[in-house]
Amino acid sequence: MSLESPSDSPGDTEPDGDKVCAVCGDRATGYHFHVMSCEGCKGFFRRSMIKGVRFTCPLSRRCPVTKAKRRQCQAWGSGVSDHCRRCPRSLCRGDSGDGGMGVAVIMSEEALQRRRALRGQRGQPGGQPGGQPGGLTAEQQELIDLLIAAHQRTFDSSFSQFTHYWPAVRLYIPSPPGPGVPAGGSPPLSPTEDVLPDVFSMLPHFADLSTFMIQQVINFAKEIPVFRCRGRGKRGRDLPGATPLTCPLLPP
Amino acid sequence: MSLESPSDSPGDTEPDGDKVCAVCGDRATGYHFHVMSCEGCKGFFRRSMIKGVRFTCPLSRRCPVTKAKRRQCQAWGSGVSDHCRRCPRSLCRGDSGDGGMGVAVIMSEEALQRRRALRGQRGQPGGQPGGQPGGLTAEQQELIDLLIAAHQRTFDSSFSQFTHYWPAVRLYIPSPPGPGVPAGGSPPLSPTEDVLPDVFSMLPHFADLSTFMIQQVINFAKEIPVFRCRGRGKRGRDLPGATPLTCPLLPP
DNA sequence: GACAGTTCATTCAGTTCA
DNA sequence: TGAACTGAATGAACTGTC
Ligand SMILES: [Zn+2]
Ligand SMILES: [Zn+2]
Ligand SMILES: [Zn+2]
Ligand SMILES: [Zn+2]
Repeated sequence: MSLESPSDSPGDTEPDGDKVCAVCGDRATGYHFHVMSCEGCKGFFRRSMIKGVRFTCPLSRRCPVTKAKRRQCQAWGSGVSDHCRRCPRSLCRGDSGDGGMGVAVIMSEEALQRRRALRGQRGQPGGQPGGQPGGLTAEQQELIDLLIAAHQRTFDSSFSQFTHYWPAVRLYIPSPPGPGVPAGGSPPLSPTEDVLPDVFSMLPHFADLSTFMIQQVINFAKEIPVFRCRGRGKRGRDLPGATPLTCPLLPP
Repeated sequence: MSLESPSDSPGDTEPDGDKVCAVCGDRATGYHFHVMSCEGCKGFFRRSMIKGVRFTCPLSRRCPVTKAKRRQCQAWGSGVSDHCRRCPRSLCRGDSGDGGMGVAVIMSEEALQRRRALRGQRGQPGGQPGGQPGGLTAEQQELIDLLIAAHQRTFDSSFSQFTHYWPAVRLYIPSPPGPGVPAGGSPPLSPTEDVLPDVFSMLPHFADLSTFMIQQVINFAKEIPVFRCRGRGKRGRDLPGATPLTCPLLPP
């Protein structure tokens, strides 16, 4: 506001002057879950993570989100139990991946329990560090929770995304001569064999499909902190040596 | 931004003092379905939506509505089961699209079922977030409900509107010889070409007809939140950047 | 100071019932 | 029909840790 003189020393002459929520455009209060965001989006995101909500919206990342209507998704309406902010730029990790808030930075419920218990009686005498009920250490339990959460958030259990990958032409595969049920899904559109499109002509389609599936795996991996590559972290405070982390994509 | 009277300072001399229902002028209790409205109008509107009533009134949006006679429509009389409030400013979304009380803000019946069931047994052990009965996610079920509702509200199942589009002259089309209906795209316009009245003279008629049908499709689309272009939202709070939304008409 | 989590007043859906 | 209610979601303000 006050300073616009060209010779201004420069902390960060970000065009917006102040911090702006990358999700809804409101005034941001800092980085929350790796994303510059406002209090509202911060709260919304943690609540969503706790509930295990998946962020998918028909509009993908084209659903506009503003402060005024960040809670009325154009695609889903507002009365619906899920509001918008589920598709937009950062919050919604969507399909392509400029990984936004989507990552499991949230403390697990178990971790919170432990912390709360700890807070209750601080200087306890016999503080057993590793004494866990199930025989697992805290770290192990943490990792398990993490993996399960990542799976639930990224696995398209209804396979609805696959519908984008129908082949342009159906490939007719002759049913095995046995008593197999013909009911399957294939309508009897062409018993004539030579009508078949060349198998090779479908290779591009398979390429698309496998690309998609690989992306799915990557999305899963991105939910796991270990695999997160922070790209160019905006925060100057990131350890200099660790900043340009190589991103170990997938272990063979 | 309520400052216009220079020296006026008194407690809030807001003309209406408190919130006012944009529909009937009664005291409003907040935004309901996107419209500042009173408890009465709120209830009326939800009930109407549930019953699937379409808001059209001979007086269009010129039927005056006040608290006193908000339920006695000038056009429909008062003894009639439907009262007014079906045409006025906001409540009636009418045909033009300045989205009033918001169409799809209502929770679908299925969504309610789900919520009620959820409320019944809260602390269930295996709280599966994505576990849906039919294998559909909440979003998918929501979308289906949405589409069905939109169809039912806009589809002219009696085709009564088509009566406006009778051709001035009937075109005689000889029935095709074979049993198969050439449903494809090309009508059999070859057989006896010269007997027919000039096809071209009917083009204007077809133009009108197809225009009408396209309008029908658009009406359907407008019921779907994704396709709704909000025009100029009444609420000044809309962020300026998002106001002139492009309206993605229909995907191919 | 930055950023996790926590609290709680407020808003606005749906629900009840005279 | 509508006043009064229940309850989920929200977000500003807060506490606590590093
Ligand atoms: Zn935000
Ligand atoms: Zn959306
Ligand atoms: Zn009213
Ligand atoms: Zn009327």
